[in-house]
Amino acid sequence: MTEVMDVFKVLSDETRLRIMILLYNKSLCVCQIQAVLEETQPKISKHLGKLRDLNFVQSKRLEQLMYYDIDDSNKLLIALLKDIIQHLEKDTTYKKDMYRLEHVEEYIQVKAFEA
Amino acid sequence: MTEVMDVFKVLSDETRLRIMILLYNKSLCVCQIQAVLEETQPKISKHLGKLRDLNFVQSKRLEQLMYYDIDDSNKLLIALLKDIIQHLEKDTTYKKDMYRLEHVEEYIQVKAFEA
DNA sequence: TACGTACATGCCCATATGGGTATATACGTA
DNA sequence: TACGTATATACCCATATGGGCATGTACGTA
Repeated sequence: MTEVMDVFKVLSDETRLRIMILLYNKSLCVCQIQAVLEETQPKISKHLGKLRDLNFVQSKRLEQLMYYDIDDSNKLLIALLKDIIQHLEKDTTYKKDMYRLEHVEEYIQVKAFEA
Repeated sequence: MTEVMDVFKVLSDETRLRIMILLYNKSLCVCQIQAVLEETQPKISKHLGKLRDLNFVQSKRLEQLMYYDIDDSNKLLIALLKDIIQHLEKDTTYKKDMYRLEHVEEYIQVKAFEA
């Protein structure tokens, strides 16, 4: 029962919910998540830390970038996210996030170009 | 998005989660819920109050007893509860609750008999 | 009307939670 | 080694949350 509650506690925070939805779509590094959600870096990192502690996500470093992805072994989590996303199809925040997510590859490239 | 988070916030508390699982099975009055969960009456009532405020449950009075049942119109809630219950099949707390729920009819009858 | 049972609510407190700012750490590059 | 970028963490604070205990309210019955 604790396991179920942990999943719900995690998804009951808007920032974490949005992060999990992003990672449900694709693996992302911290600065990409930060860019898509338009939130501060410590805020994103702290939530990712919680998600990692609970084994909802995994992280791997690629040079300077720390990439996160969903731990697919948590079947309940995956099932719930599927339900949620289906339910959010017309949600403004969700749609904006998805739009920025589509263009996130450009984000890192632009930063590299500007540098 | 707030709607989704509200559902998750509600289900992230063990007492509320257990109440919702009970009500997913059948309509119950407060003292029955109290008996099945083996919790204090104010604790149950306060959580039911929150659930009612969010329109996750409805209440109707039958003489002295206040019966609660799930608001079926919340499709997300129902979908999530289905996922959860499927996931909890082997959970100790869940199984005990279900056992007491099966015998809860006897509970009120016994009380009436004793009185 | 007085009393008992069922239920709701108010008050109080301990604890958890989330976010901000500052700082530390890791890694690549000059 | 010095510096810049990416990320993690520590510290602090405001607020939210959950539960206990006491009390209020609603309804039925004597």
